[in-house]
Order: sequence, then C-alpha cells, then structure tokens
Amino acid sequence: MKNFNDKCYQALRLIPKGKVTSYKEIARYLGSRAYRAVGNAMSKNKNAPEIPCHRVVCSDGKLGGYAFGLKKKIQLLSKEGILVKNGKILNLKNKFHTFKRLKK
DNA sequence: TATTTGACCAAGA
DNA sequence: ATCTTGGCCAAAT
Repeated sequence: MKNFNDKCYQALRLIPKGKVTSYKEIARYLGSRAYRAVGNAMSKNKNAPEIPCHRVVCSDGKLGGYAFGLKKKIQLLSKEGILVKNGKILNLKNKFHTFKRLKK
C-alpha cells in the first residue's frame, strides 16, 4: 500500500458481505475528500479480480459502474441479498455500510 | 510541469 | 422526480 489507489482497494476489503458503501464514504475513511479519485481508481482497474469492487455504489443509490459490466454487478449484489431495481439499490439505508473514520 | 479525465456529489439560476 | 452546473481530488496523459 503506497498510493491512494491501493488505500482504496484496502478499504474495499473491509466492506462486509451483504452491505454496500459509497465512493465518498471510502474517501472519508481515508481522511480525504477525493471521492472522485476513488471512482477513478476503480476504473483504472489494476486489480479488478482480486478486490470485490461491486459493493460500492453512488451516494444516491445508483450503481455507478463496474469493470465487468453492470449486469454482472447486479447479479453479484443480488447474490449477497442486495436488490437492484432500475439501476438503483433498493432499501439502501438498510444495506449501507459506514467505516469508522481514521481521522475526524 | 500542465492539462485532461473520471465507476462522484450536492445544490438549484 | 429528472436535468444541469460547478466543484472536487488524485492519477494518467
């Protein structure tokens, strides 16, 4: 772990199964407001197979994107009990995961 | 070094 | 509810 991207990937591992979080939440966990850079890091996709990046969605409950296609992302999520309708997470408030902040 | 680019977010003439 | 706009930050070009 040395660059911002790797920190993001590390944060992804902390998301428990059956929950989702937002790009912004990850950035805040890292003590930064670079939520946009987080998404950027995913799209660069240095290690898509290693890290389950399908548990990350937009703050408003929309999906965002996925390296292997949104359909795949939806399937993976539903397999974990998270339902998606019209590209939006259902019952988001219930499934949302917040990290404990490193800095406050 | 400078510019461009996003899997974003919040607010709203 | 949907669309537009401006701002945001790190990485890639």
